Amino acid sequence: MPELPEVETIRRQLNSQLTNKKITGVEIRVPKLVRNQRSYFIRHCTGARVIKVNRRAKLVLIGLTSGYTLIIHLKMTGQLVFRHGLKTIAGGHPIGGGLDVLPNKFSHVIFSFDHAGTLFFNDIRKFGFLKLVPTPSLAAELGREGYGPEPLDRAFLLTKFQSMLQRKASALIKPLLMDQTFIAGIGNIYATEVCFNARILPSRHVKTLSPKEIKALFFAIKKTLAQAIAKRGSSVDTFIDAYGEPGKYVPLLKVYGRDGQKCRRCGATITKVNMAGRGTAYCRQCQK
DNA sequence: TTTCCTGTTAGTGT
DNA sequence: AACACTAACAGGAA
Repeated sequence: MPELPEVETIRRQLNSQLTNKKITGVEIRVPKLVRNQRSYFIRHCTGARVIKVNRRAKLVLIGLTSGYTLIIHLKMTGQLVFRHGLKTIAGGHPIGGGLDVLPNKFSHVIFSFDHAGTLFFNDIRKFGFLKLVPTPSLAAELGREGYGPEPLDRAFLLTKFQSMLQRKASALIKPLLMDQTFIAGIGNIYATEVCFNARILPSRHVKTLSPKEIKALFFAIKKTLAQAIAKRGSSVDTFIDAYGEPGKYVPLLKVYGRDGQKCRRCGATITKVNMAGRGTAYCRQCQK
């Protein structure tokens, strides 16, 4: 599911809603999604207040006054929905068919806040997870994943990207963009779109990219992700933001999910192939 | 009905 | 080491 723009959208909205609120109860309906012992998880969440909601790669990080940080990964279909009274503030993968009622059969973990709302972790496919770690261990915990740089970090510069690519000469550019140890937060939708926006075929080997093309890729990464965040992400099939609304980036998608349709730029028919096990769309006219 | 596809990423095997 | 493939799970589309 959610890639960097969607997770960042959820982070911002949850941060504004949850900060300083106190967790008064935790209900774990599907224990396997919580990567801690139930008693440990409940003990260190209950009574704690939210300090801040952060993000690294596609992870939501909720810092608590108990000295612990709650790590949440939504994977393909996870959703974080916050409801306070009649106002719903959600994020993740929307569910139709009357399942907008909360909790529903996909609500696997539920946090109650002191007279201040309820946070639901919903996940149709149960791929996502929650894990509570002592905040001093957070850096080490994230370090184990070996994440690459945050693409929107000011410290992520063209020179850095160039040197990173030098070490991956034989890789294919599109799967490489999705490699979380290379660069963090880009998934199938945005890797596909970045290639289009840079006018580069997703199947190009890194070693064949000219300096000009590398520059185009670099700026396509920055621009594509920033615009998607500005639109509060993409709702392909299902994503909804922290206010229960679909993201507004879908109309800006150039090739993802548009195979067989006409290229918005040149009118050619969009092609779709399988690369490294993932659907990959491109315009053979615009991308070289 | 059956088969294939899906926004992710561990884990296994070559 | 790099790459291919599968599994985890559920639902929608064809």
